[in-house]
Amino acid sequence: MIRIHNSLTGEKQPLETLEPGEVRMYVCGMTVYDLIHIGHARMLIAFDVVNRYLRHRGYRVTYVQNITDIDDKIIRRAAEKGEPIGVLTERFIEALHEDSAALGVMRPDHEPRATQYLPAIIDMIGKLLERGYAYLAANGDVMYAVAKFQGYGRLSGKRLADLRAGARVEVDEAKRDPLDFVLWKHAKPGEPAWDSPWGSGRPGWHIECSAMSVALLGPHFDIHGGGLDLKFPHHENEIAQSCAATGDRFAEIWMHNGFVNIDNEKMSKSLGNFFTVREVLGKAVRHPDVLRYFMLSSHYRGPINYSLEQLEQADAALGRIMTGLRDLPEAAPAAPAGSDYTARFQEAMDDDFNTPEAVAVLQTLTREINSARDAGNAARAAMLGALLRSLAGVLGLTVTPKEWFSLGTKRPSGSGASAATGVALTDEDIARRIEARLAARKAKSWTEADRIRDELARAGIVLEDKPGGTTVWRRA
RNA sequence: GGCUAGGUGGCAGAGUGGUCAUGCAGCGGCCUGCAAAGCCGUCUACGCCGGUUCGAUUCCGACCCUAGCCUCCA
Repeated sequence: MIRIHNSLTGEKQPLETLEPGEVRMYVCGMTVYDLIHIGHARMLIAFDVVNRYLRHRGYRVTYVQNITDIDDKIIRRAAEKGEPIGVLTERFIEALHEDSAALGVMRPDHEPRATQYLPAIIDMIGKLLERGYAYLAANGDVMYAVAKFQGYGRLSGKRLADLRAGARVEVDEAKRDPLDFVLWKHAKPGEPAWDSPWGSGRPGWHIECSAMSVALLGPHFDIHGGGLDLKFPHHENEIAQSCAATGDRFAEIWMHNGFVNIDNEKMSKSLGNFFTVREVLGKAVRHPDVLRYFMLSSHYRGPINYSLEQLEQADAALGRIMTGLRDLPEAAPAAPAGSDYTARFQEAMDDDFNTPEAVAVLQTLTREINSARDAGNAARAAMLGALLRSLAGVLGLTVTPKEWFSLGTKRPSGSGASAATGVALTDEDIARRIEARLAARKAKSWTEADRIRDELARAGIVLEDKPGGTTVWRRA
């Protein structure tokens, strides 16, 4: 039984799907006006793991992640760049797909774009007006009347009075209540606009998600997710809109992932202290799975502090698993179902996707493999190796030892392989030196043998002498 | 100010009313020509003060501290 922490109740609840064996999940995706940063990566990876694990547990999952391709920031950015809006968004959608793929994130089943769902959006706004939850403001905008909706504030644990007291924004004249928010913005000169019964204009941000999720998943579905910062007001507003428009329950479970911090401070575009996925993948890690392992090492709901040191620890930890898997047969015998490890892994993941615990199972399994190999039990090592590979795969960790050891650590600090390598050694160069060293060792010329080993070490190549008199190498 | 999460060993980070997280780093040992990798062992951990309890890091209360939200944001 899978239990999931529901932000709506603050408690873990069993996943009782609306349709047997089927999970419908909507996650708020990106506004495409820039490259994605590692905060986005955390969200993508967190819900990718949810997606993968639910499928692993036999559910049919419909995963929807929207793309906001019309919004103030997009319009502003396009104007700055002197680029048509459609060209800008297309460019960053492509970048989003590239970065997601690089991160090993499975594509959602649907990626609705706001601009493709105008009829659904307009339809929902119409319903809200009909039912008295919205009004046409003096300035031509359509606003949502928050006070009309019973239960506003339930998700974020806020009371209307507190919100009004805390409202620091200058009160918009057009609003009847400072908490009211825009459903439809009337067209301004030079901005993209669509026709509607309330004149030409464009949709507000919150209504996009309500309309797209209901259009694709229906008025009542299983899971709605997103970053913690969307809890209020975005998700609160979505609930108010969707429930009011459809009269149904909307999402049953709300999931929120925690932030990526830099120096214990939230990383965000507005603070300017962010790292893009591209720069991290390109410079800070030898393989994207290092970043994934780092994310998996802490629970998705908590904060995570990003630093090069943390990445290095993740590299070392994942490297340990790779070392354990090394030299095991690729086509391994099927692992017996229901082993202790499988049970522990499933127990951890069933408990609100406890990936740190699941990763600990992977590490324990690694030690068992090493012990079996040390004891000369190759069959057991191979069998456990197959199990380890399959469990790691469920978490989306798919790098193979072969790839891993051919890559080598990226150490931006400079002391490591990439900095040390003046000349790139080919595999043949390395093999030739290893031959020479083996000959020297045979002749017990330890000085010469060690000289060759040191030389290779300076080029970032680490040698390991195996019991049978053979030597293998890897990049540090 | 209101609301919400947290404070675990050198670092990161799970978890539990009374035996083990896990990884990195350190130390000792085995293995090795020496290493590397691996294995075994090891290191006064649970913010502070009370309370409940035979027993609390784990439950309850107060306090201190940190982060987030209350304004666009994964």
